Amino acid sequence: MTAHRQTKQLEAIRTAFQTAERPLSIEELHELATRDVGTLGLRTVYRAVRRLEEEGEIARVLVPGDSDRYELASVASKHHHHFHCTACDRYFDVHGCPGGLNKIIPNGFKLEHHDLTLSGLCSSCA
Amino acid sequence: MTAHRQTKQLEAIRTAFQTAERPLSIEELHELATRDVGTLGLRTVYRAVRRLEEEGEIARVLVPGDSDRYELASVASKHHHHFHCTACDRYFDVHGCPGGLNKIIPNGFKLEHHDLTLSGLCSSCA
DNA sequence: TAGTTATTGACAATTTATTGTCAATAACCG
DNA sequence: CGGTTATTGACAATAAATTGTCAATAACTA
Repeated sequence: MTAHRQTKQLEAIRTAFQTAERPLSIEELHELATRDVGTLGLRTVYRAVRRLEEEGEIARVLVPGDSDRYELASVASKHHHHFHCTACDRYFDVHGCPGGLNKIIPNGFKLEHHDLTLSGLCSSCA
Repeated sequence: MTAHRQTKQLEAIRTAFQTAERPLSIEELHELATRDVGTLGLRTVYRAVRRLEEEGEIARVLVPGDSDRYELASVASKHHHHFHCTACDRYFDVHGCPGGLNKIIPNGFKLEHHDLTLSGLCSSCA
């Protein structure tokens, strides 16, 4: 059968998500997982991300003016937002959400979702 | 001297911003301004946008997972947010802003800016 | 109005991100 | 262990957005 093999490459990528605890770009994933594998090719990261996304293990995070990030689906499923550090260029999870958004939309509009991206300096860079 | 010539192409692009009253993509600009000029080339739109941006007449709007938009600097300078209609794919201005964002950021982080993108259906599509 | 030159637009070229290909490798199964 | 085949990674190829080029045009100036 077409089973899934347990490779050290995919393991390293999964580990990167687990330990980083923040949304990761393809490049970040490559860099982080390379610490475990060393020979990890960028092509493999692209394949793994696509697969993990299709299987619902990770979810794509869209951020303004920056390449897509990915985070664990278990994290993504809980409503939250993101903080972008303009110094180290990393994204962090922000749990908490300003409410009352229905009050600010124009008349006749139907609000369904919202994305909030905070930015500034993370604790390491501040 | 290197003055600026008043061309109908640039005029059409300026008019598009004035009448649309919402952030426009390069493609949208091309489409809207083409109604005035007809022969307007995409190359000209790229050039005009770059120049208007450099001269501070328009400002780039970064939106999550979508190509950049541009809006009049006079609009951009007033703090506001955007609404994305998932049906017609247009962006609209939202005046108003949820406050209290400092309360939700992690400890030690320094909040400087924030971007809020609401999404759903605009009044035309709802 | 005639001359100068900024602007335009067709087309080619570039850039960057992502995917296709395929031989070598390594994970899994009996 | 040995065979099967999913996976990997080097490399080429593609796709899409943006920019370079340059002859033709159109705005401006004297």
